[in-house]
Amino acid sequence: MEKEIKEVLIANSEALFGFQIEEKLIQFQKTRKDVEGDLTLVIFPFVKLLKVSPLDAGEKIGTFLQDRLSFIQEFNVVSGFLNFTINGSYWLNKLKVIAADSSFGYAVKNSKSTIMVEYSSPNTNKPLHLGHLRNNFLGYSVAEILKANGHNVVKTQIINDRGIHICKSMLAWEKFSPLNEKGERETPENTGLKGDKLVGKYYVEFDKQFNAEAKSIIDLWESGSFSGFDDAIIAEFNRLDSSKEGKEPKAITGIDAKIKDLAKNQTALLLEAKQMLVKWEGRDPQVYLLWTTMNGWVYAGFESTYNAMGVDFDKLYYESDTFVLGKDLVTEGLDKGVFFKKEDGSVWIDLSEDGLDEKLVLRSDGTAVYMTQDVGTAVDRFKDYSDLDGIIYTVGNEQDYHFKVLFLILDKLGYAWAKNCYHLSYGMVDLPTGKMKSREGTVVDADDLMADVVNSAKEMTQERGHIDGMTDKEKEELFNLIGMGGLKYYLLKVDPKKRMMFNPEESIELNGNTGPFIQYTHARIKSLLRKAGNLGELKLVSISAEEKEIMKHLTEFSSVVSEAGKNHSPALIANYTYELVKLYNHFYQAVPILIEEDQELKSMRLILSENVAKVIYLAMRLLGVNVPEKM
RNA sequence: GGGCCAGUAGCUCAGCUGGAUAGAGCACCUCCCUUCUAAGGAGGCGGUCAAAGGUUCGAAUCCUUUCUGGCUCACCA
Repeated sequence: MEKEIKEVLIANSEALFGFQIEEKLIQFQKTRKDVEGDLTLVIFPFVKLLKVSPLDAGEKIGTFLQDRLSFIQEFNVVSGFLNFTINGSYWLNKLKVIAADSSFGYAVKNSKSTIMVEYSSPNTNKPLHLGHLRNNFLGYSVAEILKANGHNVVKTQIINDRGIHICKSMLAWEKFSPLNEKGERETPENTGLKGDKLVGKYYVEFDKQFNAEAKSIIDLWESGSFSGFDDAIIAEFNRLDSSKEGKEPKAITGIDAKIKDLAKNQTALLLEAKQMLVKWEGRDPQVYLLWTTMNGWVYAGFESTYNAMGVDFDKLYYESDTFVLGKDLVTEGLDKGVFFKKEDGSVWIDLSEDGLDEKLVLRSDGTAVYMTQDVGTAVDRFKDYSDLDGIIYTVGNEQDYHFKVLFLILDKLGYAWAKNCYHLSYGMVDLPTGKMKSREGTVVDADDLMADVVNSAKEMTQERGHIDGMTDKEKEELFNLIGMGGLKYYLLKVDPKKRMMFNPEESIELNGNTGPFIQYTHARIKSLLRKAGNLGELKLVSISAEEKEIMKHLTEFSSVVSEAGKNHSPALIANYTYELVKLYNHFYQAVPILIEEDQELKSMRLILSENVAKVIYLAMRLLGVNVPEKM
């Protein structure tokens, strides 16, 4: 209807204003709640053109439009705002259109380009935590939203399965795992531990032993015993140690950290880990077997976590496969003059013209850095998928700078698709107790959290739900659906870009702006529909203010889906749905449905309810949240 | 120090392509289950939109400066 009004105004602007107007002068907004009307045209922009008062301008435009557009029932002008009231039949027609479309709001499948969405991308040494939950839910949801916008989507992740850190947990397992009565080291099978948890345990163990060893080295040094250490190291220690003299406590802490790093580099443990990495790169059979085995444990563990999360991937990339990629591209870039080589042989890109620094793309020893790999992986992906149009990287905002550089490099290398790469940068998840830090043990484990949330959904549902007659399996599914729905909604309802506070108590809340609140409304509508049986036909009846509000809101769903796609924001979907549910609950309370005697009115209300349930379902699906028939 | 991001009610967040008297939820205080699921609804309390300037008919929204918090600026990933 905005479109029609706009067309009429533009087509008749000579007659109305005396000259051709620009489209951007025509600004619509929602009518304020306390003002009569459904749609508002801002008339300040026209006041100057017409050289009359806002009131007269509004009256003139309003009358003109009402004469030509039948859906305008009436209008009023209040202080520079022209408010139109739209016919009830217009809204009923809209409802009819919505009712006829089982995937209302979604664009035609695969009608648009192919986009790859990368998310999760964990480190195989650490079990998934709360931050990964935000990442996974976000990535999955954005992928679903893009699909709903007609894109073909490839969901992917890159698994960080190589490097010195992997060798650390492998080494710790070999050295420190106790043996059972059969003489075997700990495995997921013989301990019952989840694979990722077991490996994570040894990563932590490495760190513990490593720090202890570094500490004893420092103690040695401080007691003046330096035998067995390199002269250069000793000199460096003495330099650092003496530089502490007369410094502020803060500066001393910094120097102590440097000393610690120095000592860490002298530990036998780190040396062994480094040797292991060399062996791994040389494909030493023993090391490789150990690596494959332990990674297998981790993947099995992650798999079960992903299942619980309800996320999946179409294609996996492993760093062990991709880390050598990109080196050729660096050579190419050197030839093109995009990169330059320093005396020591390291290769750099100068981004000072773009307001950034020089950035390393290849080490002096010729090995790849993170950036090299990312350039290579991106190019590789476009080779893997010939119709690929762009990549969305779901990665925390601490890597904003990295992605800015990555996209610039890709652009300078001449890849036209670089402009379609997007860093879906999201904020950290904070706890009421402060930041999550693995060292301080304040990390919230993903598996634990999901179990907690499902468990509390179970308690609350048993207390007040309508679950009589359900099988145990159905009940479990329901508890899971409510718990996970609550958690996902909680993490997705805030703007992805923003840092958010995770309050464990709030996350299992059922009232207010929560997943279960929305699910409850859906269940309630479904119950209503079951009792109603045949809904009847949608006839031309007069509609109440409550009903009209809902119909208005329903019609907006498609543009919300489109906005959510453009902004990569599930939060828009969440807020829209919350608004819809509030409107419906208000209506439900105020208007009788099943007991309405007028059959045509009853049918209209039932069909309206049915379509609210449908849009709730369609919207929540975009967040990866399921909705129940009963709860 | 340079760059990026944020600051809205006691708390958690919407609103930010400039528009009418800044909205929700939680918390706190009243009401409403002889109508369909009360995990609901109606109402109340609560704001110098960090601060100061500027642009504009109009600023939470745009610009400048300041303050506060976070992230980042590795031959780590």
